[in-house]
Amino acid sequence: MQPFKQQTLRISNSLTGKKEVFQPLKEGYVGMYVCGPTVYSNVHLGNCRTFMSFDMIFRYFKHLGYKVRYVRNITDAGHLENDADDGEDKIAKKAKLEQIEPMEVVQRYTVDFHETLQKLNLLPPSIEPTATGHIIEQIEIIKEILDKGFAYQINGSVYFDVVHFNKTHDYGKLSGRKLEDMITNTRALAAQDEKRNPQDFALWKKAEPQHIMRWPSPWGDGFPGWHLECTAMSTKYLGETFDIHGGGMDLKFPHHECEIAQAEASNGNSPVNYWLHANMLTLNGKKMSKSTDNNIYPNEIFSGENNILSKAFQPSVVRFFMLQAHYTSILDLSNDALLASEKGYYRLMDGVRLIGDLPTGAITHFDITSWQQKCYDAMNDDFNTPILISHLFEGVKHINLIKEGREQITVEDKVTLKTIFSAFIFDVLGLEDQQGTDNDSDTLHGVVNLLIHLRNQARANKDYATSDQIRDELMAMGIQLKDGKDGTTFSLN
RNA sequence: GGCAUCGUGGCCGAGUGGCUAGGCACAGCUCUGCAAAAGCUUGUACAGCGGUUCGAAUCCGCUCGAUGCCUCCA
Repeated sequence: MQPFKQQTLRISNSLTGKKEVFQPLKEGYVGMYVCGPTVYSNVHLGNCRTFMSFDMIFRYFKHLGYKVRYVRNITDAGHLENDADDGEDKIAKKAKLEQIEPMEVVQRYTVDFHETLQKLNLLPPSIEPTATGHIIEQIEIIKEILDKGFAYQINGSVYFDVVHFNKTHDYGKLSGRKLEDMITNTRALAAQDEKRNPQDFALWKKAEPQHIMRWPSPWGDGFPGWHLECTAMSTKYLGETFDIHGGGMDLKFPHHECEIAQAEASNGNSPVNYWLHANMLTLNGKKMSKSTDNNIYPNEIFSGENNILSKAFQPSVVRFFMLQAHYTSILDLSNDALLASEKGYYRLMDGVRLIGDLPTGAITHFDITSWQQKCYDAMNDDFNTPILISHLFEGVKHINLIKEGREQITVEDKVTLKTIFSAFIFDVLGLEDQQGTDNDSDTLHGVVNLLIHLRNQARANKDYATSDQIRDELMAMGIQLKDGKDGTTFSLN
């Protein structure tokens, strides 16, 4: 099945600043690269939002029937803390602090990264390459850039010559900056004597004797510049030009700008057709960041062990909360917002669970085909998950009406409804029904159903003291009874 | 200082020239032994000021405020 032939997908391209119809280089195939994390500490929730946004995009492409090669790297080579010569790389710094090998740091936090993303139900990418595994490829690109005259070598380091590059190319086209402005407005930074211009960036840095992560190169022992690894790995696995490059908004400049420059300088091709940027997650109105203290770790949300939120929230609730905002908008995390999302999430999941037991009738009271297309239209409009979710709630409303016997649905439409719900909620949005998934849920269901039976007997005998006691005490345990036309059901909150 | 983004009803959050998502909260009603759940109904909100237009939350200008990038960051 190739639904993409029926759907016209439009996506926001940061390079042009416009929404454009998505045209892959090769029909039916999508190549997508997303800048992954630097693994020097636990992944924080802001990181997760970005990767979740692209996970949702990955999932939608797959749902549309595309064959997607999704590459997301792991940055495991340490990069400089700052531009000064005494700058330390983050991984080495952490290694020194914890008295372990840099690669132990990398391993530990790579595992944490994978575990956390798995809890949030992110699919693994097709390829997850590491920077240290592609040193040779990076060196080859530096050679090409040097050959083309867009870089210069000095004291065992190699720098990209931005000013020279800008004479024949457009440095700043992605971020909307002009080199002249940058030159005029450069802040005074210490110790940049090696570079011809402050705008130049490192392709290769000479390793000082105390620097642990180092590799041999034609220019001596050193390590690659930060921007280079993405160019090397995206080119290797997706080609010199590929469909989509994604990442957080904060990488737009300079990181992605430099990637464009490196690719154009080395092979002459503009590397990416569609640049996608996911916006920031803020906490208390400020950007979440590892380098400041303004952050919360996913596990602290799942466990409730934090002093920001009033209770613990399931990963799926967090995911749902994030998907209720558009990926290009700034989203602010707060306790109230999370509580509101949690309730909505449960309502949605209750609706999904009800579909199977819905009675069927002679007609369907709503136009399921046009409703389905509305769901697609939402996603086709730059992956508008908030709108999709609003349509899903429309669906839930109909489900509840059918359940109460106020509307009807035909047998065929019921099957369609279930298929659409399942496709969008579980496949595209990647939500999980995390209620009642315990191993003992069969036992639990039996017990609760017994209590429901006893309560209804008490009610029939007008023994309301007993019936209310059963109801209220179950409620206190997080089991909510729901009296409907055809008997009582329950849900676990 | 430069560049960029944003400011939507009690809260969160879509929309982006006329037909004004959705969730949560609140109120009324239906249902109920009472509730809860579910359904129905109600909210004319778009920072401020000026302009363009038959018509603007949506376009333009200014002001104010917030945030991001300009240095490692998703």
